[in-house]
Amino acid sequence: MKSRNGEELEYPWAIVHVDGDGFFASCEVARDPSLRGKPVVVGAERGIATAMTYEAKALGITRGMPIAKVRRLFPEVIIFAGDYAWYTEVSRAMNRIIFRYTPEVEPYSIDESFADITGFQIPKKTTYEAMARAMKRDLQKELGMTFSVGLAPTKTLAKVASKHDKPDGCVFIPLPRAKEFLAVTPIEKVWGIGRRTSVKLKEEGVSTALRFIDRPEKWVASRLSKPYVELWKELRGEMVHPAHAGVRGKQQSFMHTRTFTPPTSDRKVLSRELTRHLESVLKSAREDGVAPRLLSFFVKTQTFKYRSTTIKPLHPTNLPSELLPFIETQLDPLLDSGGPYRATGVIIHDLIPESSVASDLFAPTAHERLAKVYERVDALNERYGASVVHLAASRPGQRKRGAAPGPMRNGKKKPKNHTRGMPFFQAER
DNA sequence: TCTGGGGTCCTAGGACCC
DNA sequence: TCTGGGGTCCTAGGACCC
Repeated sequence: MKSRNGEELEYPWAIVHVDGDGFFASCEVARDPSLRGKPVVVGAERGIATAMTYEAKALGITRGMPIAKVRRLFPEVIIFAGDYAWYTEVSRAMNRIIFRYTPEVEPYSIDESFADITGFQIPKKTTYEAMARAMKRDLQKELGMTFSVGLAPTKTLAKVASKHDKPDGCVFIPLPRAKEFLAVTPIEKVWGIGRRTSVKLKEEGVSTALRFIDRPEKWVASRLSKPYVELWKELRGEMVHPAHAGVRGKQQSFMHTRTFTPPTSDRKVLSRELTRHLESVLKSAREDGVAPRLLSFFVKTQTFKYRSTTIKPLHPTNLPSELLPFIETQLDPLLDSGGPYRATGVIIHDLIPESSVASDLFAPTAHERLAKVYERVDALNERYGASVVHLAASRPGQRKRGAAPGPMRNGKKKPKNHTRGMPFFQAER
């Protein structure tokens, strides 16, 4: 029972997944074509390799490898610090190209997008597979890098497709052929099945994606949570998650965190780090026009254990000086394990529009005055570069010129603490 | 894998209410 | 005071993603 053009049964929906190969490294090559064919690695700013060209991969460089090790073992490798503004530009260009084929473009991450081309083969007088091929060709020609493209009836299957022949692949999974592909897809390679769940599934004899979809729905539902049942359906070709175009909903949370070496138990260092994170995360909130109802922060021990706490201020606010006292008072209970600690972080969530905060019933004038102060601070920082002005509590105390900045320091001298009452701002330059 | 940074979504269980 | 049963809201934490 085949429909007239045959394609309806093969692709009840036609979802394309586009994935930039070694994206950050490829962006560097695209900007400087003389790098073509050479091993290029990005990640100098973090100290670990975050992206690499296939020439670098061929040498044996993997994601997460320390940059120092890369330098030592492979002196011929060209290493870059990530230029995320540039990568974002390339990413936008990528989506504009995809948008020529369908308005239903869903950017998933900086280097990946989904596109729903269902139905467009008719007005364009072509086939889905030809459209996917053309999309890939345009992307590569115009952006100067390769892409792995997958076409299938669901997002999850399209991910299987694009991964199947990386790099520079173009793989089609019409529904009748899904089982062939799933038979050779190890369960841990499936999008949404991580280390924990793949171990669990393997214990029950589910080692491939095919074995997974061959289990009854009830079997899955009784062992795993809702997202896995949805995954099961998507792998069977049933659309659960449409590729939705347009504006993604507002961000749900903002986080800022940093690891420092060596680990420390110095309360002053931890407090200063947290203050910086708080400022940075609230700056993002102000840029987005939101204020958090919840503030969490954590310290991470040497053994990667997290100690965290969540605070609910009386009223939501995105002004650092109003939240800083919470961190100061809640930090000590977190440190009872003694440390040392290798990282701290601040997360804000339950974000609400800033406009609904402005009418602060309790202290309208004080809050509004403070909000004005921060407006000026943000403007100054915008004009003169990142964080020229910030809370004094986040300054390294009495740092000597040339001394290791921030957390590297031992923090012998007391940083001045003027955080009680009104904030104390200080210019660094 | 001697392990970076920024996100999303879901669930279990307790508190509280009727 | 003891007894149920059911609903909602909130929070901590798990698992996963790029």
